Amino acid sequence: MSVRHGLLTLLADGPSYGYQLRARLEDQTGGTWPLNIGQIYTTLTRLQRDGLVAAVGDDGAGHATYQITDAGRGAVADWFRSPVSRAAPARDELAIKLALAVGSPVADVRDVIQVQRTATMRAMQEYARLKAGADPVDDLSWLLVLDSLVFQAEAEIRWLDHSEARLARAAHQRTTTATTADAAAGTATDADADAVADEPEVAR
Amino acid sequence: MSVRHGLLTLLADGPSYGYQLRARLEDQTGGTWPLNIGQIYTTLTRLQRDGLVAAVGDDGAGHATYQITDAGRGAVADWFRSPVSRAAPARDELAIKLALAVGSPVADVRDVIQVQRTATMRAMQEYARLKAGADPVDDLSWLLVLDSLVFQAEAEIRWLDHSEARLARAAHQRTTTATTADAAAGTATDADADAVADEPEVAR
DNA sequence: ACAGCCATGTAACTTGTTACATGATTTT
DNA sequence: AAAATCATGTAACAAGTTACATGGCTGT
Repeated sequence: MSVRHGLLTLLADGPSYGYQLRARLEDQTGGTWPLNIGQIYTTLTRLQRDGLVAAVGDDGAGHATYQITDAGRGAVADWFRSPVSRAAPARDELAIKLALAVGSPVADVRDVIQVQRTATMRAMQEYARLKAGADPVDDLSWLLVLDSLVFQAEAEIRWLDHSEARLARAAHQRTTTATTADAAAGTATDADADAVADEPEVAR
Repeated sequence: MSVRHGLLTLLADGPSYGYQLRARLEDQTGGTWPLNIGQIYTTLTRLQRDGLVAAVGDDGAGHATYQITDAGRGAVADWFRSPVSRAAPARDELAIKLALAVGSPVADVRDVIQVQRTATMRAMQEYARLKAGADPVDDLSWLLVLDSLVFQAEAEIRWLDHSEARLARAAHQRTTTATTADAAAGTATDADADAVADEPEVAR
């Protein structure tokens, strides 16, 4: 979806051709996602099929240029008008991994957390390095992308810490409730209170 | 990748069949991602082709059961031992959207931010509701997934706020540097200082 | 009898990745 | 002359979605 909408947005600026569109896209997102050129062409073909862009043929310099249609302009407007849906959240491999590690005898959850924390911290250092080398005026949009990565990485670290705490709590609960049967309800509410205290404020 | 590894992890627990694997996966991730059954079967076929699982035929009750192989067990161990790679970060549609909105004449960045903020806040309320209905012992792994969503949503809100600030700063810079030419270097460092103050601490 | 869940698959399609083929133009 | 970059594509594949076909078994 991202590439499709990205191409449309750029074409709303004026006619362009595949190779140039890729360059502009990569430029604005700072090359964080090495964007493969093959997909640009196939996406353009599909956009044409769907009536959102039209081929205007050669531009004289041998470039297969495309032009946005009215329907395409409408699609861009729709895209910007509606939020990115988190209704069906992206399958986050890390979340799945940790969730599965909890119930699995072959994985040590603590280790998984530790390995991930190290990797994410390293990534954050790399982000900081990239940020230092960017110009706050020229590279504005790519800095926004970088910021997004930084905030996501931070959230990941926070979540890893939080998960460790939650797991420790759960382990404690299992051992205590193993002796007293009806204590389950009581410790559960205690855990809830802890959980609330552990979390950042939801209201803003 | 997530489904593939998920199935392998569950099979490391013991032989199982498609429908049951899907149920267990959905159970552990809390149904946040409605997992389609078709893919389970095709993934199992591919895993078998790759020698990571082996079909053990009918289990008597008419279930096409699969068993993990030694190679499969190795793959699971490898997965848990190595971090989830953020080297090639997931194409984040929202980040791309905002980056493109900055340079586009057809989009109003402020509006895009506002629309997204509203949607994300609403999602957070839904997460809170789901969290309230979960049992901290029985639904441990699914609570971890939910936490992940909450932390991500929070990071998103933070990033949106931050982006608004950065955009305002950039707009101010464009207007001031329009008059004095060599002021660019000076305001750039000022902006950097602001940016640092605006961000959460990186060190822990 | 009918609805609904259990269970296994297949087909068509989209998005994305990697790799390759081909040729023109530009730089070293 | 060789290498790099510009430029347009195609092919094969992985992963995921939606929808459909098929049949057994259970509950009302």
